[in-house]
Amino acid sequence: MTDPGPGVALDTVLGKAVALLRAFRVEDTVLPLAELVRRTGLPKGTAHRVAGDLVEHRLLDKTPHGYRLSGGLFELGMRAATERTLLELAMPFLQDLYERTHETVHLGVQEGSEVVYVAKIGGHRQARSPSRTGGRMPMHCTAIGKVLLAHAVHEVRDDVLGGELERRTPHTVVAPGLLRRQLSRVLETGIAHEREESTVGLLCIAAPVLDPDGRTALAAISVTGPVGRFRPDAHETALRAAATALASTLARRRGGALRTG
Amino acid sequence: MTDPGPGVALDTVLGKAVALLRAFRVEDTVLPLAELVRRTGLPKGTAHRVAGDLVEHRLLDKTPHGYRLSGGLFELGMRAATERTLLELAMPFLQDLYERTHETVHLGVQEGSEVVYVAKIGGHRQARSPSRTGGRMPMHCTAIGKVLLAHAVHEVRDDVLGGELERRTPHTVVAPGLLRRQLSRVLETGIAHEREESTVGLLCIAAPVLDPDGRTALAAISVTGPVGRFRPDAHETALRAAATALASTLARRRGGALRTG
DNA sequence: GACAGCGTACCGGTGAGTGGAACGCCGGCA
DNA sequence: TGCCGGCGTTCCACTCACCGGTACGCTGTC
Repeated sequence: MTDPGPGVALDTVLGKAVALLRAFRVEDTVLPLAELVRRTGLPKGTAHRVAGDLVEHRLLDKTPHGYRLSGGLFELGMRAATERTLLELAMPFLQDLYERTHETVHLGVQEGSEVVYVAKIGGHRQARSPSRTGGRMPMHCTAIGKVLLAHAVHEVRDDVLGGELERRTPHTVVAPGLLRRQLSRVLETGIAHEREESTVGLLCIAAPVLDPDGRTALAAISVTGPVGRFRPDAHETALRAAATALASTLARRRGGALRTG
Repeated sequence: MTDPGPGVALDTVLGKAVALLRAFRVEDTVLPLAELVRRTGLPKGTAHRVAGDLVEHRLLDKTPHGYRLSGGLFELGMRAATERTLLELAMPFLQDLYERTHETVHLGVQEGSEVVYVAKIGGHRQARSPSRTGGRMPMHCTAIGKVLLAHAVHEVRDDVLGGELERRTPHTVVAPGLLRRQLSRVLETGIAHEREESTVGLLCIAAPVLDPDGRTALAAISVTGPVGRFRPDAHETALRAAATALASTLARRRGGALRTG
């Protein structure tokens, strides 16, 4: 069901088109036709034609070296109501937080059993982190993920805790019991920690942006920095302030739908 | 040619799908099926089915009140190489600029004969501006637009200057001659001004992010603030610094393609 | 100079997609 | 209460858009 598998129904035109678009990973810039064929499994001729159609519709750009996701797609993506509303309302708070900490600040939401980063802001001295705006990360090894997981519905929590907890670094928590205990503490303290669990050399703390009901988390905010200079405790207050302030702003502007429910 | 018209070839499945997605304007959050039918001109049954397919492919969300652009589209859009690379490399400079000015900061690129905003960052006190990340604005009445227009190829410049210069406010420059003179000054000074030309009550200055060749502008950065407290001259230095610093960063990391050329 | 990998183009068969029509549901209005 | 317009949904037989195997020309590389 939730398993997207490698290919999503290639028997329909739309499926092929989406497969071509999704063939692009976050780190890709330009993919030649042959690579698209390899990744999607589409027949060469078909891929060629559909890609051409996508170019006409401004979803792909054609370059001498292959295809590239087009700016039209960027525009379209920025119209996604949930993410854009969240982003616009959150930006001032993220700015404040960045100014106070001068460390990388993230805003993330839960999507399925993973985290999607809606915003990432940082300066020149930012720690080298693998996260990207619009990118995904597992929940069990990131501070934002733990916060969201702690507040998630039982179904998702059990799903993640029951599934494989991928070891990303020597410090990744892969024991379900330990992780469950950490999640309990997150609910008590309102703060989640990550200590080199997704990337060696990186520390992170996160706080939830709670729904007015106080149980479900609409999003989470985090501050990340490198081992050595980064003192998590020093930023807790600012982080909490940002998260709760954003929460009450969201509660006020409850006009736009921020969740499917 | 560059006129997309209202509908883009509804005779193909892909065309219909794209039409449905593009039916969403920046300010829309949820659109009922009937509204989609109205905007696209598709037969009701068809719209229903295609929208359903789009939901399956995670490009649309279905809510009790209608359809909404899905988070999957946000993720996809953020993979658009040009915009994302630019955004990631620019963010630290935009942060610096914001910290120094505490006014709204924009990053924009030229797309056709319009401006597309790739980033917009601001704090709580930000001026109420109509711009949105991922949104479009005309070139003739915005500071970023004027900068890009001044450096654009003759074709585009003549196209814009020859076309209708929409009057957005009483201050909008709608005389081609005057505008052309302003553009010349932009080339001389390296700074473009906007004085309530797109929105009453708003001032803005912008500077180009130049290609190493020094002629074409890859993007533009601007600082915006409200009439009254906003002193354009006070921010010129910081703005120039940000723009040139970003330019040399881009020149260095010339790996990824930032233009079709 | 043979070859492998790529992008491109062609084209007849066919089944996925089409869209008109009809249904049931609601909420507004008289 | 009963009518009516607008909406979302479902159905189905026709047909034309799409499919993908095949073939071509181009480029680098052994």
